[in-house]
Amino acid sequence: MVMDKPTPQARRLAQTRSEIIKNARQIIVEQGIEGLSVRALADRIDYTAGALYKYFDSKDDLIDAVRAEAFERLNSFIATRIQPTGSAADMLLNGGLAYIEYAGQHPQEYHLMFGMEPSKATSGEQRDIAMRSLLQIVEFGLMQGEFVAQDAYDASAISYHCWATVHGIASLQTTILLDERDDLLPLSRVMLQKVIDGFTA
Amino acid sequence: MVMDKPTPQARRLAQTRSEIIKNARQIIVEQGIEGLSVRALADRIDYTAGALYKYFDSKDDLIDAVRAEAFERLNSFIATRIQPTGSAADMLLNGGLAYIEYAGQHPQEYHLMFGMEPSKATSGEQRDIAMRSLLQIVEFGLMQGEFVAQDAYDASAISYHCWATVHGIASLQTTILLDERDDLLPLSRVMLQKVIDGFTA
DNA sequence: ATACTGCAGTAAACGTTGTTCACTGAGTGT
DNA sequence: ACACTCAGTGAACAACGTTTACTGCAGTAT
Repeated sequence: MVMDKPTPQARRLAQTRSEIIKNARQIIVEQGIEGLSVRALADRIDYTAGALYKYFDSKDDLIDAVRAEAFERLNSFIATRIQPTGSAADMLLNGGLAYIEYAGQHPQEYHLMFGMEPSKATSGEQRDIAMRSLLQIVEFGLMQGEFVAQDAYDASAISYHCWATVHGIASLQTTILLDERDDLLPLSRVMLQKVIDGFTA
Repeated sequence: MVMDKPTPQARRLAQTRSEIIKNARQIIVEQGIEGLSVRALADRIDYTAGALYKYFDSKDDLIDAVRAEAFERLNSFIATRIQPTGSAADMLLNGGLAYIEYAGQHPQEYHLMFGMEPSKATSGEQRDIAMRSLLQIVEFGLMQGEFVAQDAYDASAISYHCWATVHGIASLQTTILLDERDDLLPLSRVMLQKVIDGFTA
């Protein structure tokens, strides 16, 4: 990975690019993905619609950039809630709850990340990062005997189970469900804890 | 619920309406939701675009009708896989697996049902039906002592847990995940069984 | 200083989209 | 024979994503 120092013009380009992404995200947060049109976005930052095509190949390309940034935010938010000093079970529990909490507070971005199939692979990269770090925690827990695996229920299966549970809760939560139980986090904690207990020694 | 006999013209209207819905679904299955345009749909059944607005208020309205039909299909498919003779645990397991299998075989329809927020409430009705029958099974299991509840982990919480798990698995499955484990159903069975064990006496 | 070059941004146009509306023409009841 | 209803048409509308020819300024070389 060569780190050639960026020329001033390259910096400007990156600067406007991220300015565009930032405003695209704000539109999505405020009005949902359907409120994002190339012209509306251009107007907001005093550009012409065509100008944005100097920075992105297509609208899908732009959206994928927003999605990738959203994944970064989600990942780093989860990272702040996991302290590596604790047990693997604690890390899974707190990480999962952070995921659920973030999804609840940013429904539009969550929908952007998981509600539609990504067109390009840029954002899938960030998703794989999250999956890998989850897998690492599980393998860590297995290695020091905190968790126990059996036959087909190995490390990747356990990770998959955690991922699916957390994702399912987060997804249902944004789709509105369960008669008016105002705060779902306590219940989510119980559910997650039960899943973790299922593979704890 | 009054059942007034439909006039011939009312039957014709209902007939074309369902013909439109059927072709809309086929387009979605073949090309995804983005391939569905009012004109393309009209062409396919030898109509003009404007004519469809005699049957649906808007494209969203049409899509919601397709979604409602998809929910019906999903619900009745699950119903065929649940025999009321078995234990509550069996019903949950088989029903959940049916859900996952259906989602895997009909990714576009699944995405239609759960990947985007429904605009109208027509389809939400069908979703509530599924939720209620799930709740009934859980309450049945609790009533005859097969399952056991505790503090905040009551019938609706247990249902929610099952729903979230199954939905999470189905959702991840369509988004492609987990290094090439070709058949996810066996693993799904293990995961679901573990969840059910978590509240079985 | 001058001329050249590259590039950020514009304006206008293209084809397609969802939607509306004045119209037509065939069928029905009187 | 007449009027009425109503499914379906076709043209138009605004908004959309995208492309293209053009403009004018920044930086560079002479």
